[in-house]
Amino acid sequence: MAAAGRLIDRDGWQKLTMRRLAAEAGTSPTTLYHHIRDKEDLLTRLLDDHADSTPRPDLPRDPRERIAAAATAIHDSLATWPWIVEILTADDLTGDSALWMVETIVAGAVDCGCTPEQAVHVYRGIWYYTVGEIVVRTNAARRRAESERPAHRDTRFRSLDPAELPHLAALGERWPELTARDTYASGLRALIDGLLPHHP
Amino acid sequence: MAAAGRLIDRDGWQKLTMRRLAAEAGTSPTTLYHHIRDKEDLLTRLLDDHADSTPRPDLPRDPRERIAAAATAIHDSLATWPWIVEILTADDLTGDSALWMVETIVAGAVDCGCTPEQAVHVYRGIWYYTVGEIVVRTNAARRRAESERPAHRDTRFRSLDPAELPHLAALGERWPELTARDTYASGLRALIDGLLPHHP
DNA sequence: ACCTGAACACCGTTCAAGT
DNA sequence: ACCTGAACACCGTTCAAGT
Repeated sequence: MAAAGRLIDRDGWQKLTMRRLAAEAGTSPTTLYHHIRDKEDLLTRLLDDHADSTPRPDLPRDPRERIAAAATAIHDSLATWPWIVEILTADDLTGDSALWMVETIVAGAVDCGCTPEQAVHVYRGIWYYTVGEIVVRTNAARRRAESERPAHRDTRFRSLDPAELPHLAALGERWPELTARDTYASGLRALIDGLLPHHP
Repeated sequence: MAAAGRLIDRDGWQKLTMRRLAAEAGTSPTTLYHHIRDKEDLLTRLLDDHADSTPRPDLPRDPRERIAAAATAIHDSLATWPWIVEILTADDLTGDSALWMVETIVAGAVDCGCTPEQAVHVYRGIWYYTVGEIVVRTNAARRRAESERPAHRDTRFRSLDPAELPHLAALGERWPELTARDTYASGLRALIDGLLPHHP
């Protein structure tokens, strides 16, 4: 597992192959299959290890704040190892080690007046939002890093038809700047506000 | 492109390789490279084709409803071809053909009293939520289909420590049922409510 | 038990050579 | 212009054979 972590940090997750991992660990590819079932098993274990290694944050007393803190902790943990996105799409997170986040959010929602059913709904909305933010932002970053040509997407907004897409055309060249901003936290706040029962 | 579509629909997106595609199209793999740059180029074009093929829905007059309708249309379009998730993680949507959705949401947000900056923020929140929902739900479905063993995740909730995870333990075996529900629409509504300026 | 070399059945992509 | 066979540099995984 340590060799796999080194390999990913050094060469990127795309370079993590059974053959390279064997070389990094100083053994033969076939030997690996005595310790793991297959490659997906390896990725799942890496994901769980990473989740276990991130400390649980101090949780505020207010339930709304507690929900936000739990979601943010998981989000930030995922964001530090962006290659996890590739595993997220192959295997769900919410391995045992991340269950505290689920518990915290569900509990906070119940404290805010949700039924258990509604609380699960709140958790799911937050989880969708979080996964989506990571997936989209990671891919945007990767594409920016890979392409020498200046993004193709960033330049496209300068040549839009104002008749058909008036607001986008008006935004024009401000688009890259606006979409580069980190809005996870404020979007999360809005989502929580919308999902929880409204203040009396 | 038609051959690629047939191949995916028949054998699944994992089976879409340059060699198989060439066989399906009755030509040689090398010939393909005269018509596309590389495999990512092929996937991008498939994505754009699919987005173009989905009709634009009738849009309600109320701006909030309009935002919800645009997001739902894109969401449903993605949901009909779940393999797109794999491309979404390799390449952003928001190809030209989907820009109408961006325009609709941004315009609706402005009509609700947002500044252009806030309107972009609204769009991004909705996009994150939508991508996340598709990614998570598609993978859950795939895993259910692949594994003969009964999901491992669904059974885990029956043996949780009530001392550490009281709410999850209490939910217990209702978890699979609750998470199987389609809550995209109501979560979207909550997100929009939270993101837009509040009613006076 | 633990490890391995050889092999199987594949990949995406390139490139010189053909029509 | 359009197409191709052969080849390159890889994959994940299996399996009989070794210690």
